[in-house]
Amino acid sequence: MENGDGSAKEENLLSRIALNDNKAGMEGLDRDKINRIIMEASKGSRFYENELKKEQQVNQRIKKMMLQKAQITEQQLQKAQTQVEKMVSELERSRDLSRVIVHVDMDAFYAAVEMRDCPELKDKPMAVGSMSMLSTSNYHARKYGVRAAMPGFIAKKLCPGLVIVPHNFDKYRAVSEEIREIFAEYDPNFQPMSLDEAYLDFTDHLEQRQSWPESSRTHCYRSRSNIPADKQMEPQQKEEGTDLSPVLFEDSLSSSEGDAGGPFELFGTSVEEAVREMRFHIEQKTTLTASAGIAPNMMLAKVCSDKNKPNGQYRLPPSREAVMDFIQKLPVRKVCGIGKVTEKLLNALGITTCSDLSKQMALLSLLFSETSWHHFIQISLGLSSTHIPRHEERKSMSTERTFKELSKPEEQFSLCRELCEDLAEDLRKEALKGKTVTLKLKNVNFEVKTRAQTLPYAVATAEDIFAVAKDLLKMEIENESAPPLRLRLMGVRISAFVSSDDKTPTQKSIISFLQAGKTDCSRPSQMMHQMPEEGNICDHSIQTSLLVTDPPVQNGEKQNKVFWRSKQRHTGEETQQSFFQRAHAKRLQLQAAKTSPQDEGCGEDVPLITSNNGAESLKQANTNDCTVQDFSEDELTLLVQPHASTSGCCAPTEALTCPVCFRKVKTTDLNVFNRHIDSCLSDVARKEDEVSDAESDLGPENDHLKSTVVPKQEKQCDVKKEESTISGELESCGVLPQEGQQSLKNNLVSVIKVDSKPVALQQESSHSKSPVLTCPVCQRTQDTDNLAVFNHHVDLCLNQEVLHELRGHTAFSGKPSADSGHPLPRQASKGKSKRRDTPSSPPSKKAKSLGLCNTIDKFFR
DNA sequence: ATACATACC
DNA sequence: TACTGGTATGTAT
Repeated sequence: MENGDGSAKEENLLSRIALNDNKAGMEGLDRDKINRIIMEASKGSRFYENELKKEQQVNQRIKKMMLQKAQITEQQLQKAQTQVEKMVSELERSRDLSRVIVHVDMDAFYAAVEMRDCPELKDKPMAVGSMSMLSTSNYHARKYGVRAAMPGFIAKKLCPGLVIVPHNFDKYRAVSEEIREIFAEYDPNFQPMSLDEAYLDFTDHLEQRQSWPESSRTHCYRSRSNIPADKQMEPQQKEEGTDLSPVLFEDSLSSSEGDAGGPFELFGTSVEEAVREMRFHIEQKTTLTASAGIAPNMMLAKVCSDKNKPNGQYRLPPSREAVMDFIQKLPVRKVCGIGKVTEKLLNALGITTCSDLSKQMALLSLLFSETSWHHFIQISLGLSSTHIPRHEERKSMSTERTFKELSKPEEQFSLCRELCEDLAEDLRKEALKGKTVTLKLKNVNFEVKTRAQTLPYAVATAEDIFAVAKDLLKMEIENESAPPLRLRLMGVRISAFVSSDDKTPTQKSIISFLQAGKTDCSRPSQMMHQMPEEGNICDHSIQTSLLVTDPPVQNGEKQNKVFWRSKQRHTGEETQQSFFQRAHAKRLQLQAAKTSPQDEGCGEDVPLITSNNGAESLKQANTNDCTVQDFSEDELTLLVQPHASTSGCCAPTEALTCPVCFRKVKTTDLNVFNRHIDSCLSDVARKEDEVSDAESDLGPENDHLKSTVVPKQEKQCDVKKEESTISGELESCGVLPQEGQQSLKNNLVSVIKVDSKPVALQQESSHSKSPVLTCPVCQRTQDTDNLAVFNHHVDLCLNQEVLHELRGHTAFSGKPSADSGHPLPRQASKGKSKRRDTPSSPPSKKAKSLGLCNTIDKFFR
């Protein structure tokens, strides 16, 4: 592919806009003419401008690379060369040619399906997609330069007669199912890469095939039994020489020998025959053709499948010689994973083919990252995976939408909510929950931004996702340097899924926290061991996560259930855990040896209090065995437990472990449990003070309580020996007397302490199914009843305050990542570093309403 | 952990 | 008029 070096300059500037003709069916086109039309249609558009910008960035990268190259000494190169050679010989030793890997790829899949079902299209240039974007085109259209990933309106300019057919994904999925059934016959572990493409390992099939009788390898034409009714309605035959028919290519399979000698065809036992047979099945079943590549590994198979496309196959013999020969002239761009940017980088070094690649490996090893040049070296040797990896667990899920300009915050939030709902629905289908929520925005200039936040627990509901996403969005709206934020796309992604074996939430409720010995609910194996019996419990009912740690010195009121977490890094759960492990290491170990009840599913949340006092005490308390920064700066967040309705959906057999006495309390009633802990703490305090009061404040419930305590093997005296330590630690860790602890029963109360001063109280009836919480910083109500989510909202608000102050008072001398003058990154990183810096800045005093609050407020109730 | 870029279909 | 959507991964900070 000699890229017309005459127009090298033009080409250089337009490599990402100009026609990409490295696909099948695009040979011998009038590239110049096509590019002229594409340019004409693109020039001046925002899209084009952005592409130019990106192009410049790539050019910058190239410049940098060339500079680097210029500084490489002969010595360095020599050294690298020996390293490379060493690696080459190692890799060479590991070469495995024993597997037979096949890559199958349907020809112009969507287009072919549409043509099959609408014969009028067969002779026309057509494409599937819309005026905005095409997914694929038929071979007819490709002659005009019309190809996948080209917008329809440009395609129309290239080919005014182009027929654009909208997507019909259901149909494609159905066909995909059909071909996958066939794939499975040759390799039950085949790996689909998309609806129309798959890798298969033919090795086992071939072994068996050798002993198959001819009868098993003889197949009948047009056994259309599996073809759905709508397809049968249309008894099209294999074409009569429609030379341009993209669906039906004249080939051996379709030749009409069937009529004469009987409608049968015998396939041999070789790989080629087996693959030909598979393609035959595909065509018989779907009336669509596929191409295939046969090679000793995946990368080669993929390249091979492209070689004789459409409706062809190519086999690369499993010999080192054949492979190396094949590789030499192969343009690097053909290799999966090398796209237009990498190609351009390599081209700049004079590398276009894989043989160039091997020649320059030493240099490449000095200019590229390790992963990159390792990839390159593999390519240059024609090596890649010889076994097809099992389909891995998905790592993320997202939904995004492009629209006309959207500039009104209300509409942006509204859309954001919609996306979250859609995403939540998708998550539900796969029963997934993730910890990281990412918002993606593309403005009308096609500049893309992503903003992510990772929670200490996994979320799945639209509300919870939205609670995060909307804050991220708000941040972007408010930080937009040239308001309003004018969007053309928004997307929401969720990732960091909890381990698939463990579909329970990672947001450990207090219940799971209290389950003895449990350390990580995202580790399934551990869980399995620890919870051998038991099904899961409730989903929504346990109203709270709480840890009851009423200070011993407290006045009779023992109702306040206080929990703390470190705000920093938002790893509250683990921090809580590790703290208690430190505090009671010995006992925890003992506990851990014992089996605990199963995890508990849900855990609504709890309002929070932040307290600098707590943070400081904690620092003091832990200077020995934990670094200050573990809990640093940030105020601790204290969760106040409302004695809210604990609608009991939990099995009554549950037992919870008291964090004070570490005995199991046979109850799931959190009120009961709280009282137990209260009394434990009171006990401790009393003993500590050596004031042996009578059991004064144990009400009738406590009798009940006592009877539910599961006796432990540990000697009571052992427990007591450590009690003073325990209470001391608890106290110094922010489990302190609280103000405003009066009868919180049946109320949701959140107290925010900023600078040791309670700032805001919010009361809501806990009877309402989804309590509305009001952020004490921004004073806005939050539409989540998940208090952990709420906590994060508050965190964000606090951060933002700081941000605003920084913006207002100082000229924010942030080190905006010294980015080399790219408009977008600079802007983006500014916001980012501000945000990042925030956690270590002292939280500001008082919430003030921000410019957009009213608008947004209105929108959010 | 976050942001952005690249790649593939 | 109009330049996608979904997922994974690499690179850089």
